[in-house]
Amino acid sequence: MRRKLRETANETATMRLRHAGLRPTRQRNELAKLLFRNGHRHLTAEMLHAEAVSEGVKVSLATVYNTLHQFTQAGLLLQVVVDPTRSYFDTNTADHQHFYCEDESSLIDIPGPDIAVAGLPTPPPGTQIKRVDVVVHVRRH
Amino acid sequence: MRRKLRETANETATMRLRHAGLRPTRQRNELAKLLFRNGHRHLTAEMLHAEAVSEGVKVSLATVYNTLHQFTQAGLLLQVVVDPTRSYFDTNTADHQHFYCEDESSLIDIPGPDIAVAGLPTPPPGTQIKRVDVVVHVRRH
DNA sequence: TCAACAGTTTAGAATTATTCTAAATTGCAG
DNA sequence: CTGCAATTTAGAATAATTCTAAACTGTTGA
Ligand SMILES: [Mn+2]
Ligand SMILES: [Mn+2]
Ligand SMILES: [Zn+2]
Ligand SMILES: [Zn+2]
Repeated sequence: MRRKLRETANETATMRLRHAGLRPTRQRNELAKLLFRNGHRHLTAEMLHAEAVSEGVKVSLATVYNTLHQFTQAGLLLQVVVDPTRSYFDTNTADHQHFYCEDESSLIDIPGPDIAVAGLPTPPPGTQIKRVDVVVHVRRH
Repeated sequence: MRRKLRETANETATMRLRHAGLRPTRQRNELAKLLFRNGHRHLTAEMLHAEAVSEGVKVSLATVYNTLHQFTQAGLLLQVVVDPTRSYFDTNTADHQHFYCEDESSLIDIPGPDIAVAGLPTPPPGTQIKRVDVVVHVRRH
């Protein structure tokens, strides 16, 4: 009950990884700590890599890409497609939607229950609905 | 009243371009004819370029990219972002949404009035809503 | 009719995000 | 500890897209 916060964060990250079936390596632990230490975030591989480097975490960009995809497959992250030039990853895996401001390339969450899509037609034959994504594009005025 | 269909198509394309404020060049005319000759389509620059080449239309890939963006700015096309690896252009500029089947990279229109998004929260301060995109991801089962 | 020039096209180089390769390193089961 | 599969990584490769700068063309006004 007197362990340092750092150790606790480490154990939390390790547990999260084990629970997701991922081997808790040094790099995955560090990246998980950066990703999940505070509220929800939307970030690109480059952004996370820059953050890691600036905080003294040694990890290659290739590993950041690998890790983001592994976390996504494991359900720890969600990939968001709104900008044709880059891929965002979202630490909020709950059902929710987004405002996207192209001017500043920023994503803002819209809580899932707030928004409702009605009148969905039957999906094409032989397919079933997997997810409904709503992106509300906004512009600075 | 006895002109060939080809001539009529040419005039239609030319008029469409003039009306959009674009100089009707040979390449723009040919691409407009390919794009708008039949029902609505969703296609990438590479796809349109391949189609042009296969039908004997001489145009460079760079021009296809330029033209697709110019047509989009002019309101003749809509850009659709669903796949992080490529950009689709949509000849349907009416208000509508999409089914996206990742397995086969195919987009299918959902007529605008069919679908309704309710409960949109107030957009972030200083911004106004520009467009609401709904993508229904489906999977082969 | 046509010269002039802005707008357009284009080949090829460049850029950018992302993925791949193959060799070195590391976590962990035994 | 050891052995080995899983992981990491530097750097090369790939793929979509954009840029550059030189050649070409549509339009216009004399
Ligand atoms: Mn892209
Ligand atoms: Mn890309
Ligand atoms: Zn989000
Ligand atoms: Zn469409």
